Amino acid sequence: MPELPDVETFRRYVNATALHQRIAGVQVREKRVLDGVTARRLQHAFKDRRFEATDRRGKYLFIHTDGEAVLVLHFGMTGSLEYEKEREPDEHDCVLFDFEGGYRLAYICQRLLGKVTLTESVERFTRKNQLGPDALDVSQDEFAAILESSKTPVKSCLMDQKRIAGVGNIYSDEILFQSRVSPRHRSNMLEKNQQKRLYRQMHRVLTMAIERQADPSKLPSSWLLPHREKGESCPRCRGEVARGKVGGRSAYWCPRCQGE
DNA sequence: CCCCATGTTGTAGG
DNA sequence: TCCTACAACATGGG
Repeated sequence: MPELPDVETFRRYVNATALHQRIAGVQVREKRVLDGVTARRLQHAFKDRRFEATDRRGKYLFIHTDGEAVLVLHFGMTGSLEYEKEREPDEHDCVLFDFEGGYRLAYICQRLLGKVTLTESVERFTRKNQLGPDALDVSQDEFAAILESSKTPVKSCLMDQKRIAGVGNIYSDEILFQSRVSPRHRSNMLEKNQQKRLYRQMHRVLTMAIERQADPSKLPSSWLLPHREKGESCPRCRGEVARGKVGGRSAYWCPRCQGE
């Protein structure tokens, strides 16, 4: 799930549900998702506080409170959030925020590849982790400069969180498909018009996915993602979808539309 | 047993 | 310094 559109959907979900209520308690049921913070410190930071506002940078969700600490959530490959009254803890619930009144926000992470931590500010966190500009925030000129600064395959460049924050394996395939650029094309060898298409499509794909709450079943069938399987037929030319390794990750693309 | 999976980090080598 | 490949983390599905 969790690339930029998913995390943005979680952010809006938190805004719509979990703000402005006193936190009666914090339960850490799985310590392995804590990153450089103890369960005790989390409890101390959030008990009797209220979540007041949210922020997102790339795949990271930040939740501000009426206190000093900012909660940082990363979702790994299988993380999610659920807000529910009298929620019975599920086996994959890792951290629970209990609000007065009986509602509960659960941070769920099956594979434990996500991270929960604290920071004093979004600025400080993004600097420390060298996060690049958010994919929905970057300017066209900045984006072009990023592409030109790297000899790596363009797919790897799009997915490099230090260069551009928010795009992962799934959505990079869609952006490349919509732009008709091969995932293996060297980032610094793109023509100006290819750079432009990538910029435009990155924005379009991510915002359309957000509008659909990042729900794969709601994505247009004209997109690659519903056909992202080896041997499926390309929704554009009916050619065969290829699968290959790019930068250590599986890439799916249409060689006829996008090139080898 | 094998392979695969929406992510990140660390190591080794060219 | 930059880039690539690979393993590790942990869990589950086919």
